[in-house]
Amino acid sequence: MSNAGDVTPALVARVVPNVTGLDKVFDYLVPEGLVGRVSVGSLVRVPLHGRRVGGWVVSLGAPDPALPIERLVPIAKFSSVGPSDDIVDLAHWAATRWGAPRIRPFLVAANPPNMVPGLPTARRTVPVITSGAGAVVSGVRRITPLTDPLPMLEAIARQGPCIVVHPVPAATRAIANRLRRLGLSVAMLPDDWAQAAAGVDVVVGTRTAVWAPCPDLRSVVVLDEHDESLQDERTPTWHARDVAIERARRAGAACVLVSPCPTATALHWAGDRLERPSASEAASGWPFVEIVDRTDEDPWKRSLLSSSLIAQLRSAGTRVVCVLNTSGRARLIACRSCKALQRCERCDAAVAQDDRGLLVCGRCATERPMVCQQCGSAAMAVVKPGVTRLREELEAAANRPVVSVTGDTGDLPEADVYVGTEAVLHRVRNVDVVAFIDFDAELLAPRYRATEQALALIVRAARLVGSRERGGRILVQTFVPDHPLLRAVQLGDPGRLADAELERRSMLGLPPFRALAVIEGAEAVPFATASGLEFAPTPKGAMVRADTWTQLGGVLAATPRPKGSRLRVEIDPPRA
DNA sequence: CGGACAAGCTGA
DNA sequence: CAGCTTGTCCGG
Repeated sequence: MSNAGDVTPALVARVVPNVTGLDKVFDYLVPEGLVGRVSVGSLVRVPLHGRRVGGWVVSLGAPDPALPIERLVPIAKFSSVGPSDDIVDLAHWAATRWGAPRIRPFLVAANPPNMVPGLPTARRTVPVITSGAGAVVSGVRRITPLTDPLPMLEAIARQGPCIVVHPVPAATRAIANRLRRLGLSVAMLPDDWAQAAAGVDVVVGTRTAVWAPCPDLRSVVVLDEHDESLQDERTPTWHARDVAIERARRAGAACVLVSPCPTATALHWAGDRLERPSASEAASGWPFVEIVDRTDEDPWKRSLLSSSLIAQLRSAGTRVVCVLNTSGRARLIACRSCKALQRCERCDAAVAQDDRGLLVCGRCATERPMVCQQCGSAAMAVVKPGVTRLREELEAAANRPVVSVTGDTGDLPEADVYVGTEAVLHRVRNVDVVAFIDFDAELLAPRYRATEQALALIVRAARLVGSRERGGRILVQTFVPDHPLLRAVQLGDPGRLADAELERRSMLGLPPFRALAVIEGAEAVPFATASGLEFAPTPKGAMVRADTWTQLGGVLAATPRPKGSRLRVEIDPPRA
């Protein structure tokens, strides 16, 4: 019991419990023993509804007058050092930006992988530069697909503590090892979280590393900024590039976005702070790109195998990867005798043929044997073939074994010719030729970022085959040989596309000029109507639009959700 | 999320 | 009406 004279005002912590589905903040008393130890971001255990749960302290202060202090219970335990207060603020910003009702998913991204009772000592080799001289400049650095980013990373790291984000885990390990060999101290996320929080020269990791602790942060570098795995595919669909830009801005640090094909979003952000490769770098940084014009083909016996492709397939010792983004045997089938396109008997959608030869509906998964519904004939023509069927054709044409690869293929048998969906580009190494069998399916896909995504595929292929001096070759089969993208990659200059793409996005009111979201679920249309935003119904719900991300996120968060509704709000959806 | 409690269904 | 399922509410 304390005397009247030495009463210290009660300190109250607002805590976000780390419990999925519990989107609320709760107030707790900070016991005297923990005052000074518990800070914003700390991980604590708190009693809640008869159990103990973990959570983050998101603010500290005086008691809420609306909540009588007698009803508060104390924090049970300090568990771990957590994200710093600036990261908690950043999480609040992200929750609005991506229309999330709470900050929990962002705190999860910022969390240490296991409990950190206290921090180790800092391991810095580079002095923290406080003056502006020699500072890293924010902007986009366009490099070639074959440029080694390491010298750039080292130069940036020599200017003060930095975070390096790369979308691919294996690449982050390689970068960390190489920077260590240069004498820099490196923390690899998520494992070295505590060391990162204590202080190192470089923090390296995949997209979650953009939430990593990094005292005295001077720059944030995002490598392969075009890569879609920088965006979380689950809601909230936050993107590491956008978090990097905002985090650097708040910290007064530089943000450097690096890519052979920077997105329109990155280029719009950078404005004239864009560095390009020199002409000589560009020349040696791209493979030879051969465009095969399919418009000359006889439309009645259209084959996917052009004579150029067959020449590559028959060239002994040449390792060839063929890409066709259609899995199974065939996407479209027609009856040979009555010409009827085969449809699902239940829902009428066009049916595909799977690897077993059965006709399967992509919409309702109904299966049936390969017999025409109109005339009963079993003779079918493949209108749009898939990887399984193409493999057989390639093998016949190549006269050597061809291995097919899709996303779920296990260990790959050794071969000189592979065929697969774009997943094959991540599975095979030491390739001489990548052939895009039906590149128009990517280039002309009904998604607003189709051009960007198609260019990213070319970049991926370029890295597999290497430079033209080394014999690297990309073969692109297309009906639109004059498409600006194809001209640009032939010249090794994707910059030629940028102005036109930005102009198109601006005209059509698409990101980065306006803000988009898709809303899915039964309640999507009433919700979109209630939001008051501009919207259009879609097969799965609605697409809404606003002038800025802040406005869009703010309105979506403020619009009451019909209770019990399973609404899925995707801000800046990757597949729109 | 997970517990508490209320309202609804079933069988005797 | 006990015994069970299903739904709604709420936590500091």
